[in-house]
Amino acid sequence: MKYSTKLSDAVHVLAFLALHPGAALTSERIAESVQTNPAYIRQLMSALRKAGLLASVKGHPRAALAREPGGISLLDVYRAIEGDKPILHQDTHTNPDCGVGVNIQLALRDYYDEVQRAAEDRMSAITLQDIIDTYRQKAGLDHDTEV
Amino acid sequence: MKYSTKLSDAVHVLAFLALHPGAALTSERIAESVQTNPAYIRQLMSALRKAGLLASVKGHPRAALAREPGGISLLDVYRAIEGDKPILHQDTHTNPDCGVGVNIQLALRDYYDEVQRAAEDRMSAITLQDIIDTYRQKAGLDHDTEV
DNA sequence: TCTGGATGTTATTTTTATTATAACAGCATA
DNA sequence: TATGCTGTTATAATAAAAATAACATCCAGA
Repeated sequence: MKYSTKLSDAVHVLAFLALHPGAALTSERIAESVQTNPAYIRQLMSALRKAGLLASVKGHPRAALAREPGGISLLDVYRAIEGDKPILHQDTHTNPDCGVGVNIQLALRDYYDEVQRAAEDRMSAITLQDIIDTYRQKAGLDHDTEV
Repeated sequence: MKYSTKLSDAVHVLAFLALHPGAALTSERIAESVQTNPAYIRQLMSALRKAGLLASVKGHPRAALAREPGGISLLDVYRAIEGDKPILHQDTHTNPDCGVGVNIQLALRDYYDEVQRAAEDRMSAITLQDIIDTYRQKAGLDHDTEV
């Protein structure tokens, strides 16, 4: 398959909204920045809305963050976009008649859960505000400069 | 795409070897347990060999761990199999003419690196021995029972 | 009140990473 | 030196994601 870049793109969308408060950003306009198509952007926004991270009005370019950027963690976005998709994947097609295969996969699950938890703990400590702050540094802007 | 199960399958192979010391395990025999084809198993073993985790003799079913199970971490296997493939993927196709898109992705890289490090730290603390021990528990076997 | 630009959603096609499979040269033991 | 298996490469099939298309719906403004 392709690698999923939905998390990155969703953060992109949220940051874009945060950086242009009040602007009438259409899905088309955002799609230009992400270099994709408007329908994909709307799909991402739909998931973000369902997770309570974004508010919008049907038919009008009025999407806005539903919370402060400091109150939206990377884990919130991950959950909104990827649900409970794990970062490591077990092989669920091993031979059921081979006890070794079955139980090795069972054992692996415990350890994969640990890795998942470690990754999620870190993600929960990173907020959209952090990302925006770093963005401003990278872009060479003062903290309060409007884009 | 499909989700990669190579890490799981590689651990499966290593555990299988550890659980059957001295047995003449052909790639065909291992493939039965993983329920896949022998060539795929040999590909995994090739990567493990190049990483110094497994020793084998060409033409003969004599593969064996190159280290004690306690000296092989999940991160070792991940590196052997997936190289430096990250667990989260950036969108590298954003619009280069849009400074926002470019710099958001730059900012994201820093944070994705943090998440990667958290996951890898955890993986480095999990050894094949741990997985085998848990396997034995799951299988309801005493610690020293031969499979 | 009706028109139009945009959204929200679903369905289909295209792309791409992964796994499956095939093929075969080369090795080392019997 | 014949044989069974490995190590490797190349190709096909599978599956997840992104791209795209299509359309009903909303509502602000003319």
